[in-house]
Amino acid sequence: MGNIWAPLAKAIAATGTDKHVDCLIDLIGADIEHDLVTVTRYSTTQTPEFVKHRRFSDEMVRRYLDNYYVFDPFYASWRRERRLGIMPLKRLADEEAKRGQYIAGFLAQSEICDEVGIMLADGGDWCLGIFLDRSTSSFKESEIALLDERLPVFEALHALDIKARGAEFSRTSAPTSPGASPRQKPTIPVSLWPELSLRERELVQLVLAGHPTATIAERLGITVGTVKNHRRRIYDKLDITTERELFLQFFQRRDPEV
Amino acid sequence: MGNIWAPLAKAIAATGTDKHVDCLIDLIGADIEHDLVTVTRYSTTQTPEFVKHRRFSDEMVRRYLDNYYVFDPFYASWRRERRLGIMPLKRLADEEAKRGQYIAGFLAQSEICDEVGIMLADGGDWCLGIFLDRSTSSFKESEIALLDERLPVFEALHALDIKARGAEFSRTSAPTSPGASPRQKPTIPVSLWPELSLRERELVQLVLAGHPTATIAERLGITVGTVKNHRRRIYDKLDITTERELFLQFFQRRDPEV
DNA sequence: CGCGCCATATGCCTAAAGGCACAATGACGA
DNA sequence: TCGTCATTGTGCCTTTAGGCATATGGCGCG
Repeated sequence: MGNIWAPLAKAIAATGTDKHVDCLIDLIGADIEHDLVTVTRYSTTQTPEFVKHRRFSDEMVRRYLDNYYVFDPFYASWRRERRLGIMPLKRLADEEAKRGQYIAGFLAQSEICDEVGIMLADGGDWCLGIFLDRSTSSFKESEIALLDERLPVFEALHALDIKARGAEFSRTSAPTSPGASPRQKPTIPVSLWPELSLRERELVQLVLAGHPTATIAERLGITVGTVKNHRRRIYDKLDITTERELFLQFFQRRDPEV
Repeated sequence: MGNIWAPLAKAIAATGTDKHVDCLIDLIGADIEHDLVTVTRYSTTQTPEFVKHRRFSDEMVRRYLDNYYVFDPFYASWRRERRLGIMPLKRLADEEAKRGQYIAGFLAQSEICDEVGIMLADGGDWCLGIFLDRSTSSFKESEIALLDERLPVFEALHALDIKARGAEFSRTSAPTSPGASPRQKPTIPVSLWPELSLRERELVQLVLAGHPTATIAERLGITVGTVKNHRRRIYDKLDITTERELFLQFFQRRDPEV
C-alpha cells in the first residue's frame, strides 16, 4: 500500500469545491491500477448524466447517452435496488441478455474488459457512480476488498461535499434532461407561510434552493410567464416585492436570530 | 497498522459537529498507544484554554490553568514561533529551566513521562494542541514519523471544521477568561469567508440584509458601478455568479442543515 | 522598482426580474 | 348558477443585476 495520506488530505480539503470529484477519483484510484475512469449520475426516474471522464472518448460518451445506457447493468441495478457501495461488474446478477449487450457492445468498443463501480448517495433518488475501468486485465478480489474497506471514507467525503454545497448545487449535476420532472413534495411547511397554496409552496422551495425562473419553469413543466405570475402572487401574499425579501423572510421565520 | 478507515470516515463525517474534536482524537490516537489525552488551545496573546481531556484529572486541569501553563514548553513554543505540526516534548529546545519545571512539577504529578503535541491552526492567532501522553514509556521515532505522515489529513479535517462552523462558532472555544477585553466582532465573520477583504465583507453584510445595489452604494458612499465591481469580485472569490447563491452559501455555512 | 491586491470609477451591453394587464379553464362551495 | 380561487398562459415595458473591459491611485512586499 502506497502513501494514501497526501491524496486523502487533498480530498478532505477539496470537499465543497470544484475539485471534489477529481480528488475523490484520485483517492479512489490511488492504490488500484486502472486505465480509464468514468463518472456518471443515476436517478431512478431519469436518464443518466455523464459527469466526467479520464482517458475515455467523448464519442463513447455520446454513444452511451444515446443508446447504451439502456443496457448499463449498473444503471439497471440502481433503478431496481438503489444499492450503494462497491460494485464489481462481474458481481452484477443482472439480466444476462442486457449485460451481454453492455459488454459486447459498449465496453468492447470502449476497450474496457472489466469495471468496478463505486456508488455513492448523491441526494434525492440520485447516486454518483465513479467507475474504474481496466483494458487488459480484470480487477482482483483483493483490490475489491481494499475498496470495500475504504468505502466509508469515500461516502463520508461525498456526504460532506453534498452538505457543504447543497444537492441543488452539486458540481456533479448536469443539465436536466428533457421531460417533465417528477413531482416532489414540498419541504416548505404549511406553517411557515400558511397563506400559500401547494403550488406556490413548491415554487418557493425551488426559489429558496437557488433556482432562477427559467430553471423553475423547466422543473415544474410550465412557462417562464407562469412562474412570474406565481412569483407575483406569492410576493403579494407575503407583502414583499423581491426575491431577496423572500430569502430574508425565510431567514427570520426559520431562524429568528438573524 | 490497524484499520484506520472506520475512524477516518467518522472523523470526516464529524467535521462541523460537536463530535469533531473527539473523532479527531480517535483518529490521531488510532495507531499510537497512549494513556492520556489533553486538548488545549493556545493564543500568542492570551492564556491557554483547556478544551477537553481523556483520563486526566480535573484537579490537574485546574493546577495547569492556575499555575503550570507558565512553564508549558508547548505554549512557550507557540507564543515564540507559532510553529504547527507534530511536536514531541523531547524535541522542544526550550529553556531548560522552564522545561525542567514542567516535567518535574506538572507532568510528574500527572503521572506523564512523555508527551507529543499535534498543533493545528485554529483561526486568528490560536492553535489547537492535541496531546497524546504516556505514563510509563516514551514515544518512539517510528510513532512520531507515523504522525508526521498523517499530519496533512489532521490539518485538512480541522480546517474543514473551522470552515464549516466559523471560528466564532468553534466548539473548541471556551468562555473568554476573566479580564479579557471583548473584541468587536463583525457580523460577517472572517472565517465564514476568509478570502474576502474587509470592504467586501461590509458589502456582503448589506447584501445579506436585503439591500439592493443602489441602497448599498448610498450606504457606503460609493457609486453603483463600484458596488457592481465589488459584487463581481466577491462572486469570483466565492466561485458563484449570482446573489442568490450568496444567500445559499450563507445558509449552508451558517446552518448546514438547510 | 515592479507586481499584486484593494478600492474606486466609467462605459456599454445582455440577461433576468419585476410590474402590469388581460385571458382561459377547472374546482369548489354557497 | 355564480363567485372565488388556483393554475396556466400571453404580451409589453421598465428596472436591476450581471458580464466585460478599462482606468487610476495607494499600499505592501520582494
